[in-house]
Amino acid sequence: MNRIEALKAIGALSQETRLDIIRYLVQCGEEGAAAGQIGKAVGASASRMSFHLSALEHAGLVSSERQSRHMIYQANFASLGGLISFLLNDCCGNHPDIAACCLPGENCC
Amino acid sequence: MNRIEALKAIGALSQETRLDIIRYLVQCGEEGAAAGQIGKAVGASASRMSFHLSALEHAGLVSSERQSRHMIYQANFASLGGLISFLLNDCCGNHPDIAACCLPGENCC
DNA sequence: AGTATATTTCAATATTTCAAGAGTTATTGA
DNA sequence: TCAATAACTCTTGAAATATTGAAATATACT
Repeated sequence: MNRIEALKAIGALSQETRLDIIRYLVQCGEEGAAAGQIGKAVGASASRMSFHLSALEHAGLVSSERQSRHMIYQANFASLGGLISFLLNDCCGNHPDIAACCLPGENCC
Repeated sequence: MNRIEALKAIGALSQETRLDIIRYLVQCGEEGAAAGQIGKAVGASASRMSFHLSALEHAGLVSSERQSRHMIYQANFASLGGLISFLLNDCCGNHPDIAACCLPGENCC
């Protein structure tokens, strides 16, 4: 992930509802969840969901797939990993104080 | 770092000039850099620098200190680490596909 | 004191983003 | 075909954010 893509992804995450959507979708794993189901989980109206899911999809953080009349959204784990990797490596230059947080089992910060 | 603090930090990073400022300040390391010097590095006017540096400081991502007539800004490595840790652990639930990016020496995404 | 440098503050404008509601399309089942 | 459901699009007005240039503040040097 490069600087431009990262900026898009960060911009998409910088909103409460959208951050909650991602947190929920990550919990849902590979199966994903329908737009309406996500809306209930995060407490947002249908039109807001459409707006925010579209923003997340545009930023590459979620993907969607129609299943009969439901739109199933899934977190894009590769993009999320790419974003974290960008922050850790490209942005933060693998600074030891920062990278220490991400060693397996660590949660230093 | 909790969800609210993370949201502030992500919001602060979700802007081109501010992301560039952080990238530059991380390179500068512990020494930090003066506002004017950062402004030259990222190509922004003095008043824009003041505005954006203030936003970053408010979000806890940089700290500042006066040295004679210069204001020296430093990246806050603990906060940056905390943000990455939040994204990795709290937000993304340490999902294996995501965490794999952060193993030492890995850059899978 | 007077001048130059570094940074911040302020006010005006432009742009972007958000939330809510009305209307639209697509799908299912009676 | 008709009604119900699920999701999307479009529009509106409000709120937040970014940019610019001018003025103000703080510090250093002579």
